[in-house]
Amino acid sequence: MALPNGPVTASSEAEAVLFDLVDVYDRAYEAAAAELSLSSAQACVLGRLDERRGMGALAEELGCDASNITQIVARLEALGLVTREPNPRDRRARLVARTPRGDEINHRFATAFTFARAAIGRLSPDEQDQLTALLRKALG
Amino acid sequence: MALPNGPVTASSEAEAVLFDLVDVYDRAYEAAAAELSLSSAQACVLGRLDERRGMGALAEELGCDASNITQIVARLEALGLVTREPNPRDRRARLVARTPRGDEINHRFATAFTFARAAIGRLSPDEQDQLTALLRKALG
DNA sequence: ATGTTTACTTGATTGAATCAAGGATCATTG
DNA sequence: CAATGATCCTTGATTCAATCAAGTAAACAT
Repeated sequence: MALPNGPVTASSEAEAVLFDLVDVYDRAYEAAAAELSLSSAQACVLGRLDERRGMGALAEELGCDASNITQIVARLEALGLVTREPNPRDRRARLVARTPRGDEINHRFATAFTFARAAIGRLSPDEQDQLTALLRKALG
Repeated sequence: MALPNGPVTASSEAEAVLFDLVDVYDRAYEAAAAELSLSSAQACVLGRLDERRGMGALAEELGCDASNITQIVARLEALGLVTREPNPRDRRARLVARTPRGDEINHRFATAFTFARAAIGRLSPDEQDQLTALLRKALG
């Protein structure tokens, strides 16, 4: 379990609740991944493969080094959740795709990670809209 | 930079914004720590030492193994940001405290991590209260 | 054809995290 | 008070994430 990112000293109640939210969210994500014997990083990559794509595209989207993706995908491949096919259009590149088992595990992960759905679900539709608007504004 | 914890496929707009918020938050936290050549974990531990406390208390609060804290505190100590004094009341235990330099770095970190403050600051006081109430309800 | 960029891999290193095991001290209790 | 057990922390081993530097191979450009 990763250490929480805050709370440092919150200068307002809103900030404190925000700290809390992020902490609970991150822990829930990691716990859901752990249920399927995945790390957060593995669950993350697996979740981005609804369509097959190249290593570079993954690295860019996830904001990390390509060699990091190589590593994570290699582990997913070893677990039989992903394949690395050669790209017929460019033999330097490789296309990563989920296997059927990868699809299943990914689906089970999405089911296991209930936190966000549950949190939103505690709000009425009106409140959900309010929250969306407030967070958008807060994000700038 | 840690990989983002989501977005998996969001089933509502509110969920998607939530994903975004957590992602941006986490990245901002790590970036602020990196400005001071700290890892997230180091910044986190350093931030919890407004009062000196034992290793075990830190581990429990942060929800991790004691040996993880040993490691992180050892690095903070090597950086001169923290001391491990013997506890006069219990010679098994050690009290961790920030050094003056640790105080300064921690303060600079709190200053560098502007994200939460800034986000909240984009909202009017009324909106801040609404957000607090909504997030509390969502957290259950 | 040559040189450059692109896509990815490899190897090395650092740090976080967890687990198993151990030493030292405290606390209990027979 | 001595033996037992619990508590606090450390050590060692292992796994994974992340980054960097360097390398290979293929595409591209002139």
